[in-house]
Amino acid sequence: MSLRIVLADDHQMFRHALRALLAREPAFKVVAEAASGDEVLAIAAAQPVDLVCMDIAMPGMNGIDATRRLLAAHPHIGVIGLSAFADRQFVIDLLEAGARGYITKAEAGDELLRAIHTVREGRTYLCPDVAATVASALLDRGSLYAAAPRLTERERQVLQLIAEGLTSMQIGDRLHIAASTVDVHRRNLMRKLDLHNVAELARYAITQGISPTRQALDGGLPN
Amino acid sequence: MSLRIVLADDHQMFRHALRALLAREPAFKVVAEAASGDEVLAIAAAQPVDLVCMDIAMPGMNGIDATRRLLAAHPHIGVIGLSAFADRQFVIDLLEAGARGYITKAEAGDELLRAIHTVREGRTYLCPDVAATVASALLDRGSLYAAAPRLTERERQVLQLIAEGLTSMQIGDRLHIAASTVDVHRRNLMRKLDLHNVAELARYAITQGISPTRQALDGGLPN
DNA sequence: CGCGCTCTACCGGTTTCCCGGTAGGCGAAA
DNA sequence: TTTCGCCTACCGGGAAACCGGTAGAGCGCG
Repeated sequence: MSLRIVLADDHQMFRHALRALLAREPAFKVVAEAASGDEVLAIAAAQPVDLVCMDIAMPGMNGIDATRRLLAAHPHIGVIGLSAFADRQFVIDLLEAGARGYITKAEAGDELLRAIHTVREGRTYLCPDVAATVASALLDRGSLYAAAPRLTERERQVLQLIAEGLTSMQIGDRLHIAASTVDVHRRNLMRKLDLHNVAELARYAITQGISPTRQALDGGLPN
Repeated sequence: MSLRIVLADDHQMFRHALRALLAREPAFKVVAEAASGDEVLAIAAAQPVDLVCMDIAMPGMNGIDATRRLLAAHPHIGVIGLSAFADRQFVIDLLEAGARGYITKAEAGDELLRAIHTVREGRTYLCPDVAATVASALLDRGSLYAAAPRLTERERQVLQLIAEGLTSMQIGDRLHIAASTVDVHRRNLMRKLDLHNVAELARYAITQGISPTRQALDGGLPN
């Protein structure tokens, strides 16, 4: 029985290329592709899935929130995080969300195949960069500067949408909450992160890898 | 005779995946991979190359400068730009540099195969998004070259400081000009770039490399 | 059961942004 | 020399951000 895999990344070309890469392993079958976290959830609700290769930075619902929700509904699914960077906080957040693998895109393609095999066997796979990050996080535990401020799921969602240039009202519409509530989240974000305007929040979101660097095409987004 | 292709992208995984994708076409042979513009030039100097799939955003020498230098030394090589964005400035710069194709990563993998076939035949291939961008540039000012929203030195300075989270007044103090003048620069930036708030400006500045955010991987630095 | 945290929501006030103008100085190019 | 682009500077108004509160509902935990 082949492993039913879902590829989640906002770049269709990357998905297609990954699909070609995974096709080398007859035991792997890519059954669906998703361009956002919402699509991942919809796919998992509609068909059986064994494993998801999940990009962290996606427009709409990001990979961390998607992982948390996905595993809440389907605990048996294996999740492998895929990101351009190995930022400590988001590695930790993703692992806490229940992912069992994390690879950076700087790694070789074979690394992904190895990770899938490992996760399929029920074990956890981290690429070297990420392993170093996790190790240093463990060593730092209890140190003075230890914890970078942890963000709640809601705060991360709001942060991402702020970084995409949406106003509080637009974010409220998107998340189905009042603009005033978005305002509170934004203020809490700024307090936690010691940042004081949306430009700094946008920078933070991008450098932390929670926001895709730039999704918008020249003509503008349909949102 | 198969087409000798070089893949240039800073993500090894993407290169490997693309390689798998291109392997479907027996007429294509990926003869080398590069992680930066410098590597592309070194490869082209060492072995015969017919076509380069060139990512725009690469550390060190970017894809646009690499294209310009590559074609100066090897005018016969076909270059296809590959980018996550369809920003007008990117497209125009790359085409001016001599590239004969441009695709965004949001496109399907087949799009890349089509582009390679087209460029191989000596023609130019632009994916729909990019074609629309070029068309709008033509419609806007009647001239491709005139349409480029080139930023002035002052505008670049202001953009960078906006992206760093400074207010107009703070920027004015820093540059020794009135806040109202900074305001004008900000509005001109937004008009030129078709962006409408500081968050989007920050994103743009970061992706353009104007704002220094490209921190190295988190190798365990006590942040 | 309180306790703490999160998410929700609103109030009021100040600052900054955002968008539309106008306009003068200045240097380079036509 | 006239025109053009750039930098400078201001006015006015509406929108959004920013900062300080208060407060109820839900939930997990000791």
